[in-house]
Formats: sequence, C-alpha cells, structure tokens
Amino acid sequence: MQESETLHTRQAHSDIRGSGSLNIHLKKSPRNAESRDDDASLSSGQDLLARLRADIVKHTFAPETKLKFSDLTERYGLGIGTLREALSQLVSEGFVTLESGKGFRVAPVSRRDLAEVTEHYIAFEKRALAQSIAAGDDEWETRIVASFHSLGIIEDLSWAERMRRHGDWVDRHRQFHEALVAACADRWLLRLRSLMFYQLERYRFLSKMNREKSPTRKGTEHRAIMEATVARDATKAVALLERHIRETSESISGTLD
Amino acid sequence: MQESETLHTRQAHSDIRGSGSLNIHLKKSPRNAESRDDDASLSSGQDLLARLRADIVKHTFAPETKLKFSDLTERYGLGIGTLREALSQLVSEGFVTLESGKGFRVAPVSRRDLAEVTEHYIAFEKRALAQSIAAGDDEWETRIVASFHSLGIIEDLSWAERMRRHGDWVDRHRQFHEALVAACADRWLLRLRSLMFYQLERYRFLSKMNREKSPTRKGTEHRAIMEATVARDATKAVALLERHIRETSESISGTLD
DNA sequence: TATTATAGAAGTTTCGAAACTTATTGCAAC
DNA sequence: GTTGCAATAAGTTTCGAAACTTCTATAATA
Repeated sequence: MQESETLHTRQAHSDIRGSGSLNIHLKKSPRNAESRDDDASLSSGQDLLARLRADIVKHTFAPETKLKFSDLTERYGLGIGTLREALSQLVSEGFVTLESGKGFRVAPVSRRDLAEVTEHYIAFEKRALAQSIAAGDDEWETRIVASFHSLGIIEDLSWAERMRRHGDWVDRHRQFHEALVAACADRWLLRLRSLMFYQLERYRFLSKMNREKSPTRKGTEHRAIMEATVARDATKAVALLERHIRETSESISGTLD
Repeated sequence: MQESETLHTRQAHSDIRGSGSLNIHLKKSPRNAESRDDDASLSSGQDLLARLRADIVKHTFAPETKLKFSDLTERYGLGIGTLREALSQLVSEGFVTLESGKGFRVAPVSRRDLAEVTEHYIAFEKRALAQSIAAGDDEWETRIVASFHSLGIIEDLSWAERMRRHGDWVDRHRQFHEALVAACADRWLLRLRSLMFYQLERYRFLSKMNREKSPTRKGTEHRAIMEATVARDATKAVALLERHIRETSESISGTLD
C-alpha cells in the first residue's frame, strides 16, 4: 500500500518544521566521520510528523477525513500523546484542522485555496531562486545538475513505470526544487517557500489521481529551468519557473470542484 | 505579574494557529443566547498555546532559555503532554526550537532574523492592506476607526502610564493592524502575515525593554495610516505603513548584538 | 408522526508514571 | 593535574488509563 516509505522519512529534512535553521540532527553514533550535513536519527515523534504529512499529501487520508486516534495508533504503532503532538504541528502547517472536542480532520482543499497557495509559492520560489543564482557556488550548481539527472531518470520512463514509481518522482521532484533555491540565504524565505511547497504537493497528487498530465512536457521544462539556472540567467530562470508552476496549478485547478 | 491575561485569550483570535478562522474564545456557561457567529470553547490546550506564545513574546522567557517541563508544569498547572502539544505548535511557528533528546528552547533572536522578518512582514501587510482597502465595507472601516481610537487612548498617556499598561498597548496595537487588513480575502496571506506579525512583536518587546522609542511619533503615524486607509488611498496608506514598520524595525535593530 | 429525554457508545482530552537519554559528579589510574 | 570511566542525577520522551465531551440510538411523551 505505501510506496517507498523508508526513503520518505529521511528525505523530509527540508526544514518546514525546523526553527533555527537546518540543524536538526540527532546523534546516535558518538561521532561518525562522514556525516553529510544533516544526518539525522529523529526521535520517533519527528519521524511521525514526516510520515503523517506524507500520508496526507499522498491522499492516503482524503481531505476532511476524520483522524481518529483509534485508527492512527494502530496504523503507526505509536501512543496517543505522540500522535497529538505531530498533529498539532500539522495544524500549524495548515494540513490539519482541530475543532475543540471534535478532534482532528484533514484540512479541506478548494480551487480557491489552490490559487492562493500557487501565487504565494511562485512569489517565494522566484525570489529564492534569484537570490540563489546570485549567491550559489560550484557545489550548489553541481547538486542542481545531479538532482535534475536523478529526476530525469524517472521522467524518461514509460507511463506505466512512471506511475509505479510515483513516490520516488515526488521525492526527487522536491529535491530538485530544493536544490535550485538551496543557496538562498534568507532563512524565513526558505521556510515559507517550504510551507507552500508541501501544500502544493498535495494538490499535485490530487491531479495525478484524476488524470495524467501532459506527458513529457514537464521534463523539458525542468531541463530549461536547470539550464538557465546554471547559466546564471536569473531573469530567464525565474520566468520559466513561474510559467512552470502556474501552468501546473492551472491544469490541476480544472480537476477541482 | 501577568497583565491583562483575561483579555489575551480572547484577542488572540488572529488566526496564526487556526485553520478555520477566528473562533477562539472560552466557554463556561452552557448556552449563552447571544453568540456571535463562531463561539467556540477552547480546550485548555488551546489556551495554553496563546499563553505560552505571549510569554515568549513578552520575554518572560528570554531567547535561548531552556524550557523545562518541571518549570512549565508548575507555572501553567498543566500536564506534560499538554505542554508538549503546545510547544510543538510553537516550533512550527518559529518561536521554539526542539532538539531531540535535549528538549525545547526559546528560539534565538538576531539582527539578521529581524531583518528578514521585517521585510516579509512589510511585503505581506502591504498587499493585505491594499486588498483590504479595495474590498472593505462600512463595518470594516468602522472597526478600523474604533481600534485606532482604542489604541490612541493608551498612546496619549504619560510615559509612566504607558509603560504600566504596555500589555494593553500590545493587544490594541495588534488589533489595530488586524483591523486594517481584515477585509483581505486571501486566507493564506492573512495567515502568513499573522505569523510574521507575532515574530516582530517579540522584537518590539525587546526594544521596549532596552530603551524607550520616539515618544509620540508612533501615534501620529498610526493616525496617518488610518486616515489614508479610510480615505481609500491605497498608494499612500501602503507607503506610510511601509515606512512605519521599517523605521520601527531599524530602531530596534540598533539595540541588538 | 414528530419531539424531547435518556442511556449508552464512541471519541477526545488530560494527566502522570515508566522507560529512556543526556548531563554531572565522584573516583581511580596515569 | 588530567584523563577516563562508572554511578548518579536531571530531564526528556512515550505510553495508556481515567475523566470528560460529543454523538447515536432508543424510548417516552404529546
């Protein structure tokens, strides 16, 4: 039923929840020489947050679904308190609603909400990308190329295969967009961007379930954005990015209501 | 020690946390005929969230302070689970950090963080105000005038009195700014604005503790913003607002580091 | 039939104790 | 002295049971 579960928890390291910055790691092994930057063994509670969010994004729980503790404790094998803690954070992030005495529900979706999220996301990502292009170093550039390639591997597959590995596509798609803006120095901008990204991701899934989008167009768009970015052509990159996001959202919007 | 606590919970209706909207007050009497539209009883946990946030904003807990459960349970008279739940939400809002195994701390402050928060807040509030001016009705206008007056009552006091009632000033200042943007239809914009507003509020307190700001200048600025707004002069109102916020932040910035 | 009252079920909220992790202290060996 | 290690203390994290609230179904009443 669930797809690529193990990957997920590790990758949800973006920083939507983090406060300070990107240090969220956990220790476990006293010192492990290699250590990328954030290698983290998160307390089971932090894991849960990522898992729950992923399950909402993936529409494992449909919008407006009641989130009963009896179900959740069984599904995740964790206690009520731990679950409440994670759900509370998702309330702040806008994925879950809480009505006193009546418990938690998955937040509703609507065409209007999608429109708002889209516009905010575009504004954030454009600025973050422009700043990133201005500040990025070689390593930043390299990671963009790498994550683009990783994403391309899946996008070049046949339709059936692509559907089968959709969970992987989602992860790599997120990584690609994160790589683009990674050199932006504005912490809050990255945080807000991340917030909106996850919101949009839920809508992206919704569209995937209804119909399949324009086939290989996306791959081409991603390539164009990547190329303009590593060429440091901020104006072009930003324009391409905006069109990319807006068109995707508009096609999703048609499937709503 | 705490000032105007009862007011607080009622006024924290902005919508930083909530999904739904603006319902937050307390219940007690079984049914009270009046009932505006959304009268909702908040579970003690929701209260706690507002109280904790207020205490962080007010620097009752200084930045980087460790938030020990032994202290908190005593101070608020609530169980550990309930506290964790509220703290988790504050992590999402950026007021608190969580390091696995080492517990919660009040998020740090810095000149750079202030600069980021300020710019984002300005961008949000400007757009929200412009939209609000375009869409606001008579009732909206009236509430602005009312909340300006309420705020002015405190701003016109002597220095000593103003300091004594600073807690009230904070509440009314928030209400005034909320009234300005109340007619904006973009839910997410209001939410993001609210997020940044509370962040800035913490810095405002910090400045209050160090030195007293320019005396009556603020009152004049608020009046000018109010007048331009009710005159539906969006361009002017937005420009005044921007200057008002930026100057305040800049003066605070000087007291940091 | 429609309405209200009541009992029971279902579900949520809160709490504190048990398990676990991190920090501190004391003590010995070098 | 200081380094290493163990023992203890302090603190965090997790869990499930008890208290409480909301919902549902049934019965009583007009």
